[in-house]
Amino acid sequence: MSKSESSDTAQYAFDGLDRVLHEKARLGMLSSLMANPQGLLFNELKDLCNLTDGNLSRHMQVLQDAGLVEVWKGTQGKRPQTLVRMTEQGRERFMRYINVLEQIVNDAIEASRAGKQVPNARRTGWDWSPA
Amino acid sequence: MSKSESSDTAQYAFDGLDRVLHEKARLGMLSSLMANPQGLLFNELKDLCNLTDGNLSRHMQVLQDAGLVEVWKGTQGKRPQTLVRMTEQGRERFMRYINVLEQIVNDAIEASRAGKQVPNARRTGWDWSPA
DNA sequence: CCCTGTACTTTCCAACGCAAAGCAACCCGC
DNA sequence: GCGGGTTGCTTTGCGTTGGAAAGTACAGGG
Repeated sequence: MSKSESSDTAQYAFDGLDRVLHEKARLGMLSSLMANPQGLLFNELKDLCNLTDGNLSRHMQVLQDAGLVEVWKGTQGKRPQTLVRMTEQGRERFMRYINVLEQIVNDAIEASRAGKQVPNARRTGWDWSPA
Repeated sequence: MSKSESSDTAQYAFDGLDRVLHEKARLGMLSSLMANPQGLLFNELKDLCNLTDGNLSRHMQVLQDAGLVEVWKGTQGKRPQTLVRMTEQGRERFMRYINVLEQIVNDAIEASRAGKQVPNARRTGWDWSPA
């Protein structure tokens, strides 16, 4: 079996793509919270991200455990309400992630521009067959 | 349980984030292949994305089944070699995905600029306690 | 009282990613 | 010419995860 020479040659390994952040639902939540730094209520967030209750609850916990958001349990009268906000660390990590995304996007656009018309050439001196 | 009003209010649902594409390893593979439209050999791709053999094999199949890449089995002398290329559909879907990413990135940068200094204000008329 | 609604939490299961093991063909030394 | 190593992948097995559904808790309303 072959060895991996780490990121020396691996320019497309995308090490910066943090698993916790790189996830549809969570990315949506964090984006919402970045746009609403004062925090969002459980149901506001749920609607913004189009998540089910259970789903949101689950992902919220993940983000909280990771220290990316802070969760406040509150009441008005006696109705419980949960408020979520980004932490400072959350902001930082999110922006770091976004920077990686930006890089990927730029590279992709660059690549797609560069490789517009590709010849049908496979490698010569080989016999290829599909699939 | 609450209903989801679809994407009317759900501006952060990120429906465009195709699951097949939105995945570290696969995103890396596709980026590599976009940058090398003539195709890449199994091991070239493996090194570029810093993947193990098994891993690459698995993800390649997923991408192939999704119609995003085409796979050519070939030989030189008698050594087998696998060549992978983007399909036209692959290119399209990838760029669509990248456009969504771009949007997310721009929104995030915008949001982070806008919400620089946030007051510590929670919602008034409530009693909050952490976690 | 009970029943409906709100506000979440927990449970369960299928799908997925990843590492390790497996397989097949070739090449080399002796 | 046949064992052992190498190359080039594939397959298997397992631990983790995301998501739907079910569950809990409490608060009005009839």
